[in-house]
Amino acid sequence: MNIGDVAALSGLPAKTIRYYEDVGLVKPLRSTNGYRTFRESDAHKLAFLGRSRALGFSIEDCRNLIALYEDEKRASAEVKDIAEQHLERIDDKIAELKEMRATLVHLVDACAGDHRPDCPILADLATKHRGEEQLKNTAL
Amino acid sequence: MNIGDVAALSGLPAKTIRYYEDVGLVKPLRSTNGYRTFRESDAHKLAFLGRSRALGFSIEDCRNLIALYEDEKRASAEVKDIAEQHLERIDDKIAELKEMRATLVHLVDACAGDHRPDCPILADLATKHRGEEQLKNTAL
DNA sequence: GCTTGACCTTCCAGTTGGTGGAAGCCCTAG
DNA sequence: CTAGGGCTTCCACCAACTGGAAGGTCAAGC
Repeated sequence: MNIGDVAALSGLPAKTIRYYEDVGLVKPLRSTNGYRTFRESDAHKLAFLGRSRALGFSIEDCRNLIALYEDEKRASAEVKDIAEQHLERIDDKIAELKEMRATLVHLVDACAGDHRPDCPILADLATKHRGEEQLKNTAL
Repeated sequence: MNIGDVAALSGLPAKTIRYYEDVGLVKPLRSTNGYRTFRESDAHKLAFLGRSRALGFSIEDCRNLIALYEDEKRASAEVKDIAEQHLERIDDKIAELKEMRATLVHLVDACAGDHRPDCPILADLATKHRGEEQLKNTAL
């Protein structure tokens, strides 16, 4: 299979697949004309990568997940560990975004949004909130 | 004021402040020894930037927000517009993360996390989910 | 008067995960 | 034999910094 074929199969852009080879996630063969040649196992791995990335795993996580996937003697605890750490990062990110959201909703609601210059949003941004602490204490 | 002083005042690292100068967000003066000299208004602007960035506004948004802030004849509608667009981006991001989270929680729950190699997480990642559509259809 | 250390300067490189584009082979169909 | 599409490499760029090296400046202490 050429790169276009695996791209179609995996749903990943050819550029991305080349990038994955660059960072060592796939190691396709080369045919005599210099073209990459992908085996079934490579196509499979790329699908795995696509799915893992869609779930937000980092490239490093993907590297580890693939290593575990290929290790018959893995302990599922190792996989679960990676997933749980990722879950924690996601939860942190969601919490952070919700904090921002709460503040923004509050400000947007307070702003008339008309032709006049008076704006509670700008007023808030211009206000000293000591350190960055105020954000951490914002109610969700 | 030297850069260290505004850094302490604004809570921003000196490196970040230099970067903000690079991208034209602040324009401190220079004293004869080459040191940046920040006026009160610069310190104020940096605090504004710190707060805006903490709320997740992009550098480009910040540029526009500061321009509006300094424009006495602004319409608050313009500010509100920027904030609402940002809010929308945040909502999209939260929705995306929640989708990932739901899938991950499901998978983590299903995984024994012991010494055995059997792992529903890997099994899922290795499964073909046609296109990338499956994720968009995942229940929140 | 000299050294030490804190502060300041610039510039270059790296981060994450790709994406865009240019220049140039390769291959097949008409 | 030429046109097209697919493939190759390499280089640059995105956001928003961050780290580090090499070196200038300044105030205090001995």
